[in-house]
Amino acid sequence: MEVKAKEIEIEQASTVLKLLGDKTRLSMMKLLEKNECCVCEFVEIFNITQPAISQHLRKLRDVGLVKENRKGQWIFYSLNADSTMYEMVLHILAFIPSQDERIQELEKQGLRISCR
Amino acid sequence: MEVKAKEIEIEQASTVLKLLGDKTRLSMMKLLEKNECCVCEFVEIFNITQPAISQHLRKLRDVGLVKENRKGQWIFYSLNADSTMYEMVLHILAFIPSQDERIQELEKQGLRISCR
DNA sequence: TGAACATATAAGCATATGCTGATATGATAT
DNA sequence: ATATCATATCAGCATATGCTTATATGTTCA
Repeated sequence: MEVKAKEIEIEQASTVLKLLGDKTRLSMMKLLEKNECCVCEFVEIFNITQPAISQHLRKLRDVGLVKENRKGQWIFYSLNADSTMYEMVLHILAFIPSQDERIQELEKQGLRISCR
Repeated sequence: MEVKAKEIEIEQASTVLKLLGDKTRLSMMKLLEKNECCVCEFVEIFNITQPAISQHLRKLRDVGLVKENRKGQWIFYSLNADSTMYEMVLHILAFIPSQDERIQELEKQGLRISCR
C-alpha cells in the first residue's frame, strides 16, 4: 500500500465487510458511490420486493454506511462520507465494475422510475 | 482513488467480501499478510477448535485467497499473490490493525507453538 | 378528510453459516 | 508395523440471513 490507511477496529471492519459481502448490497453501494438513489429505483433494478430493499438499506444505515435524505414522498439514500469506514468502502468500491448500466437499462426498457 | 483499480466481477467480489466478513477469517488473513502460518498456530490464537480452523482455511483456499505449502507434518498457509482478488485483499487488509501481538502474546504466556 | 403513493416494520419460512465432537487421512519416528 | 502428532472431513445442531406476504407509517393532493 502506497499510502498508510487509517486503521479501523477489526470488529467494525468485519461487520462492514459482511454487509458488502452480499451481491445486492454491494451493487447498491456501487450505485450510491456515484448517484443518490431512492428506494423505488432499487426496487426496479433488483428483482426483489420493496421490503427486501428496505431491509438491506436499513442494515447499511444501521452501521452508518449510508444516510437518508427525505425529499417529500421519497427518501433518497447516499453514501455517508462521515463514516469511519468511508475510506475503506471507497477503496473496495474502486474494484467493483460500474452498475450504472442497470439504471440506463431500465430507461431503455421504458420502465420509468417514478421519483425522477 | 488515485490509481485505477483492476476491476473484478461483482459476483467474485461479493464472495470474497463475505469471506472477509468473518472476524476469525479476517484476522487470519491479516496474520497471513505478514507471516506464513500453520494450522496449529491459528488453533492456539483463536479460541475455537481445530476443525473450525480447518474449515475456515478451506473456504479461503476454495476461492483462491490462500495457498498451502506442506512442510513435513505441518501445512503452512500463506496469501495467494496470484489470486485475481489479491490486490483488493491487500487494500482491505491495509485498514486492519496488525494482529501480530496475538502471536507474541502466546509466546509470552509460554504457550509454545509446536511447529516452530 | 380520505385516497393514493412511498417506505418501513413485523412475522414466518427456507437456506446458509459456524461451531462441536467423532472420525479419517497423512506424515514422522521409534 | 505401530504409536503419535497434524490436519481434514463428516454429521449434527443452533443461530443468522435473506426473502416473502401482510400490515403500519408517513407524505401528497384532491
